[in-house]
Amino acid sequence: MGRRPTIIDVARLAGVSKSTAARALSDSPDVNDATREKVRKAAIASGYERNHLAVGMRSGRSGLFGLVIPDITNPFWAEVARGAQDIVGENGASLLVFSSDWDHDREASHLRALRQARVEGAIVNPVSDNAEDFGRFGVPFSLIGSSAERFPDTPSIGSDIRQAVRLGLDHLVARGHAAPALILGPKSRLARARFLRSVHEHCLERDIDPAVLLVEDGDYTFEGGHAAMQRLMARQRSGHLTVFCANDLMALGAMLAVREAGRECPRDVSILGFDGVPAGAFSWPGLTTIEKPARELGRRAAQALFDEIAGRPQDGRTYLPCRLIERGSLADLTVQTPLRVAGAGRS
Amino acid sequence: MGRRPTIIDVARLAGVSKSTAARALSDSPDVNDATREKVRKAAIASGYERNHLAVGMRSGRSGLFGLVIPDITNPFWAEVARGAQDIVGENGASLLVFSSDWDHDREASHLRALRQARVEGAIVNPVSDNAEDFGRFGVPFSLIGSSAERFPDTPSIGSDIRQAVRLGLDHLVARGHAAPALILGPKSRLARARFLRSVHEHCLERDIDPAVLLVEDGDYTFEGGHAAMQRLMARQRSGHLTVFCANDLMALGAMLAVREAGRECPRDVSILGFDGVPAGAFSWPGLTTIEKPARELGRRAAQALFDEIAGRPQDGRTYLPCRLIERGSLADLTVQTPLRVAGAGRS
DNA sequence: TTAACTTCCGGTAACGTTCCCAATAGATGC
DNA sequence: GCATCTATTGGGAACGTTACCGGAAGTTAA
Repeated sequence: MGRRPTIIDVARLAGVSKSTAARALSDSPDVNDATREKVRKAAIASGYERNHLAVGMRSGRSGLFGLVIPDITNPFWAEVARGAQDIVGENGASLLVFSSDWDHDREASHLRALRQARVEGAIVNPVSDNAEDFGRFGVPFSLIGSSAERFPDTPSIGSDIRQAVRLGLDHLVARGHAAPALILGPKSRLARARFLRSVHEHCLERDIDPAVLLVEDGDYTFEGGHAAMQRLMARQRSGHLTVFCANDLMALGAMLAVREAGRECPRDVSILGFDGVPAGAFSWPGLTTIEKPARELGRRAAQALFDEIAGRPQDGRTYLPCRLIERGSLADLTVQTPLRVAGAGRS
Repeated sequence: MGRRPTIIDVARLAGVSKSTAARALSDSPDVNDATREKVRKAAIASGYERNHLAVGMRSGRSGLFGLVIPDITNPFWAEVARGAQDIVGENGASLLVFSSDWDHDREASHLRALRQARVEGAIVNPVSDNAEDFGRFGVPFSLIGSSAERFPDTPSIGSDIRQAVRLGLDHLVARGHAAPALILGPKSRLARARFLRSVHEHCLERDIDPAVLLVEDGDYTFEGGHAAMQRLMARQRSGHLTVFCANDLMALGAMLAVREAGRECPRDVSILGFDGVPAGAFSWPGLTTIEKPARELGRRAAQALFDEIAGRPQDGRTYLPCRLIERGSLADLTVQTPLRVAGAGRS
């Protein structure tokens, strides 16, 4: 009674063999139209629903995909997850979601769970450079993020950091800013090096000596940005301070530090973020930032995975362009400030 | 070669039958210690990993659970998802995550996917009052949120809205505020009625006529809150305006409207939010709000599900208490404002 | 010494599906 | 009329695992 109906029940109800019932329900051409209709009716009448476990066993295709990200609670990763979810769903499959918390062991354990669940493929943002783990992963996968460089043979999707940094620096230059101070992520993270390298490159192109840049390390958290900004203000006490933060959370923390110090953004301090989290729109002033196409990242990573599994040609590494969102945390230094005007006696 | 090793490979390698191998790996007591060790070695050597699809087929336990929420991108639901994920993971299972986007059809389709994947149980925040869908769901489930009232027989977890509203109103009274204006959710949502009812109850207890309250409808979005606040300010042009918003996003939108109108929070307008989203900490002023225990909600919903499946006694409906977070969007009207002091000539 | 019991192991069936092969019936061609 | 072909169907095996049952030893008790 409590048992779920199987295809055998459907077959019996329709008065055919289970083979025929299976064919009818899987749109095989080798079945009479009348029979097919009879089976369909029986399936609906009995409340039959295909058992994906059995299908997976027999066909090797579980209808399951995996996503391993640092933390679903982080709005950036939530967007990525949503994008992946959408594409996986469109293909009639389901997504297993895991949070690794940047923990190597946890990641390894999640990967094992994915293998045991016999997922058809996985999308992963690797915690660190654990190339060997993925070498023997045994499941098709695509990568998201900076560490993808380590795996030249697998499809990977990331933001175009170089383009993003250029966008930011161009904007700063256009607004009359000198070389910005930087608040970076921790040295342990690959993204940090990549970001810094891009800044250096673009400084050289603009004849700025990278050695001039003030640099502080954060840890990608609000508190980390707050503390880094305090150190930065202690190092440079006069003049307009321009700060380029490696992510939005640190930028928002920095903004709070500015206010606490009795200084004002953007009058005394300009802040440029990186990520495009929604919270940046709610701060005051709104955070000017460079938005990563998070949802699209998730969609493309999922799509790349399907392409790879289907044997369709791959793009290899793909970098998606970022977008500048102007809000209000950047001063326009090309116009004279009221103070200067007064000082210049131009009133 | 590319084939994943099965328990038969392990058995062959260990020189035992597959029955013995299975027993050894599932910690059955009916196996010699030496044999067990031999099998374990063979399993590791061959890189064997249990096929959960096959286990699920045979035992009826898929090791899969489902979560259906409105939108993983919403920070509140992301926290819920994380809580559920943690508990499910602790029990050695994996979580399938779906976003329904408040769409009835999408929800139904996700529920079907869960059934077909043969999940052992599901955690759902139902889109609306679709009792019949769940009556015939056929899978153990627990519910999150306001609509849970419709299902007295299933375990359900929610925030204690009454307690939360009392907390908020008590705080307002303590700060010298009169009855607050309200920005609510859309009439279509059950949560709206529940929130409003709680406010009315508490007003009556405090001898405030609920009919006095200014009420505006939002749609739980930033833009909705922004628009609602504009209407509110148009309706009450003088005096201190106190607003209790039914969620944080609307509260943040309201805050922007205040600033755009040239008024200042908390000097001219006080805003109290409801949710406890992280963005509330980044606004200026910080949003004073009532925090729902989102992650704990997810944890408890998952735990309730495991309890139900295991046949352990259930609490039925559970309401978790909320917590007031004071930040800075509420004026303290019990102290004289500088303006009044000046007016009273007390200087 | 034999019976009963314990310990350990192997064989087989079953979970629900799909795929392959054979079989039937009717249609077509000569 | 017979061979061949096509359309449609049924039977059985297989996917990898676990549960059940029976059997072969060794152990204990009478």
